[in-house]
Amino acid sequence: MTGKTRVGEVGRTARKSRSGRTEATRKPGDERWAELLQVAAKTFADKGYSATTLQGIADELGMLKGSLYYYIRTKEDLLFELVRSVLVLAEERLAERVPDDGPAVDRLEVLVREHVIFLIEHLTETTVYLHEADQLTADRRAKLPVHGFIARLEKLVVDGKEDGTIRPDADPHLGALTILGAANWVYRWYRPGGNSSPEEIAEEIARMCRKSLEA
Amino acid sequence: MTGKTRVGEVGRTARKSRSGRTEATRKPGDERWAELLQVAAKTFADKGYSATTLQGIADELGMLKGSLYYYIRTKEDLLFELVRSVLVLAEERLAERVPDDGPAVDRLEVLVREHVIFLIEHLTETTVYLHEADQLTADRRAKLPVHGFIARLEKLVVDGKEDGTIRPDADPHLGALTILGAANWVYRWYRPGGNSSPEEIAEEIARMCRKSLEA
DNA sequence: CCTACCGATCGGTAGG
DNA sequence: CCTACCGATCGGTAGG
Repeated sequence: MTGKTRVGEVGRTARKSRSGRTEATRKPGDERWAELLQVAAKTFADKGYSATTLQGIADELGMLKGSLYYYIRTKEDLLFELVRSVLVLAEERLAERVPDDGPAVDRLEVLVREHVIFLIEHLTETTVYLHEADQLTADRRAKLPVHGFIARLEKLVVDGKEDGTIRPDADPHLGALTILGAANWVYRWYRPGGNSSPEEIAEEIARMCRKSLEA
Repeated sequence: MTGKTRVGEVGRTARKSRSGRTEATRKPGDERWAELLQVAAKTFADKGYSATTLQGIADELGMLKGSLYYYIRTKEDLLFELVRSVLVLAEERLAERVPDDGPAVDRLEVLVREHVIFLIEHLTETTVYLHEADQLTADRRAKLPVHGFIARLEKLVVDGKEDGTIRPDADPHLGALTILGAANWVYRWYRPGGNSSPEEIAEEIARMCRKSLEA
C-alpha cells in the first residue's frame, strides 16, 4: 500500500516465455513472493489447504485476488512449493547434523532429536507438510523430493540389531513408523511459550525412542 | 434406488417440532441416516472435510443434495456427529478393557494396545477424528465428549513413578504426548492387507511405549 | 425425500 | 500488479 515496487507486465511476460530468458522469473529471490509463501503457509497451517481461499491470502497481502496469478498459476502451486522447500531444508539439516557412523542406537537418537528440533523450528511449514501434503494431486505428490526418512529409520534399526545396540526382537518397519509417529506428533501439540524448550522436548522424545528399541 | 422407504413430509415436521414429540426424529435408528454417516466418514477420511462436497455425498447415496437437509441442518452436523460417536465408542471400549489396578506400566501397555486396536478397527472414523476434528467451529468442538485420554496417560506415568515401574526421570506430560503420537500415528499408515495383523501391530507399539518409560 | 431455486463465493483468466 | 470479468460450484432454503 505504501512503498511497493511496481513492475507492470514484466512478470507476466517472464512467466509466459520461460524458455530462453536472461531476466529471471519474478519468483526466486523476490521479497513479495516470500511474503506470499509465508502468508500461505500460516493460513494453510491454521485453516487447512482446502478451507483456505486465495481471496483471504490476497486480503492479508493487501492485493487483489487476481494479482496472485502474477506469482502462481494455481492455488496448488503454493502448497507444492511450501512442501517441496521444507523437504529440501529438512534433508540438508539432517545431512549435516546426523553422523553416518557409530552405534546405530546412538545415531537413531540423534536423528530423532534433530528431526524434532527441525520440526519445532519450522512448525508452520512442517505442519503444512504433515497435515496438508495429501491434498496435493497425485502427480504433484510424485514430484516431491522425499528423502526416505522412514527407510533411513528402518535401516538404523536393522543396523542396530547387527551391532547389538538394538533389541533382537525389534521390528524394523513397525519400529520406524512408531518412532516417526512419536516424533512427528509434536506438530499437533507444540506451541511456543510452553514449559519445556524445544531442545528439552527433542531430548526427551529422542530418549524415549532410544529406550523403546534399545537392547 | 430399489426398495427405499418413502416417508414424505413426516421427517421434516418431526425435525422442526422436536420439543414435545412422541414420534422420534428420523435420525436415530434410521438405516438411511446410518448410510449417510458412513458415506460422509469415508469421504471425509479420503478427501478431508473441507474438500468434501455435499453434492458428492448425495451422489454416492443416490439422492439430491437438497434432500440431505432432511437429515442434517448443516454440513458440520455430519462431522460433529461422526467425531462425537467415535469418541463415545472409544471411551466405552477402553473402560471395559483396561484395568484400574496393577502396576502402572502394565496398565499403560494395555491402554496403548487397546487404543491401537480400536484405532485400526475403526480406521475411517478415527481418521476423521484425528485429522478433521479441528475443522469444527470452536463452539462445536467444546461440545465434544472428550474423555481426557492424555490426562489418563499422564496419570499412569505419575503412578508408575510412585509404584516404581516407570523411570523416575520420566516427564509425565511429554511422555504422555509422545506415547499418544506413537499410537495415533497408526492412522497415517495402516491399511488393511498389510503384513502384520492389527493385534501384532498393537502389541509391538504397546511394547515400545512400555520400554520407552519403563524403570 | 424431490422441485426449484438463491446468494455468495470459488479458482481462474484476458488484457493492460 | 489492477480492472473487469466468468463459469462453476458451494452450502443452504422454501415448499410440497
